[in-house]
Amino acid sequence: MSLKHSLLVLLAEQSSTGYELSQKYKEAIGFFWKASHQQIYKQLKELTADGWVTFEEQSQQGKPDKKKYQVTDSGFQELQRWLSSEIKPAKANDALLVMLYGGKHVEHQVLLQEIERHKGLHEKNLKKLEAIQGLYLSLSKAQQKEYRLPYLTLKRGLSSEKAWLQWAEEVIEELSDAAQ
Amino acid sequence: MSLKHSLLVLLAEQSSTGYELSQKYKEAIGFFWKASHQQIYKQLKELTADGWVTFEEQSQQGKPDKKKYQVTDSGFQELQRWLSSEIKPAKANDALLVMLYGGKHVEHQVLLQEIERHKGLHEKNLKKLEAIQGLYLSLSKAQQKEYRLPYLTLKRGLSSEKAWLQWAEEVIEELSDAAQ
DNA sequence: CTGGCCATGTAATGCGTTACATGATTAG
DNA sequence: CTAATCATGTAACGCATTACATGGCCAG
Repeated sequence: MSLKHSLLVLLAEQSSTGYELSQKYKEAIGFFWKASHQQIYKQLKELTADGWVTFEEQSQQGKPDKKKYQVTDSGFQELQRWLSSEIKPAKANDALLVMLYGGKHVEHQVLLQEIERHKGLHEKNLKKLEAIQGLYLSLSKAQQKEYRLPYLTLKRGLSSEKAWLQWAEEVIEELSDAAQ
Repeated sequence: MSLKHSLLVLLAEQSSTGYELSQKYKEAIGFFWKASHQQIYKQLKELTADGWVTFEEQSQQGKPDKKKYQVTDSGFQELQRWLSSEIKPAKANDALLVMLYGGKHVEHQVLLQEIERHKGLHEKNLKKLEAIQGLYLSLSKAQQKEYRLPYLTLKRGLSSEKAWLQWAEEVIEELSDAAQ
């Protein structure tokens, strides 16, 4: 399991509330790890029970209390243990490819449409990542050095989105040509 | 859910037993969809209850009976419906990138080792896919045309493994240079 | 006055993994 | 003798998704 560990990674970077964490799962690390707010709140509870994080409540008027979570010493140890362990390769369950694989049972037009739709989504993702890259490149050398590792993950995102789009071009050409 | 639909796709191609299907999840479509035999047997039961597949039992001496599954008319309709529906983009939960993102809490050497290990796995995958590509390219034009769509999914595998390896090269260089 | 953001959750259901179980045959 | 392949499953647990619930504040 690594949802817990991804939470530890984010909390080690900066103490946060559940809500703030769920934002990060959409932005900073969204392209390589997804988690809903429901999952996050549940796991934060378990992490607390494990003794790997603690929280301070900050009461707010009107709104419910904020809980600011932070990593404990034993949580930090656990994080280091995990970082030094063997990581399982990501499991890819890609329904779009299942569709293409079995695509002969529908018209090419149907496949094309769906691929075009996904292409739109991937283009949007790529733009987002490029924007983050722009921010990174505008930092000072010292700051760039600090964020070197997160930047490497960003590069993975850029590379994978670009490769996807290139492949999609090929597919679209192939399916359009070979009109059935 | 698409495990059921990926089963329908495979069964529409060819009637098979649960065991044969689990082999295909390791070979033919293994890089974009994974499923354990336990899951497969469970889903086959449900697919039968749904009326989307049926099976014929073939008794064998010594071994337990084989159940050869095939898609029913209503299963075929369901497949076509699914193929024409909106497919959710794949969800990426990639623990290796989480590790890299939070990698400053361990030594570079530890990160490098794990990335090298994954590089080995990806190289192996790439070779497998290239072997399948070799087979495809040795087919007659007519046969190539028949397997055009599965071939497009294979190309996705090739493209994505190559992009991964290229990225890994960059990462390894970066982490080796910036020795801490 | 509508929708989005802030902020936190519970409950039910569905999907996936791990462990366990059985038993024959074949290759090294 | 050991491990792999063929062949099928059950049970327990863990992880993820969907639906539901609450409620204030702010911008258009």
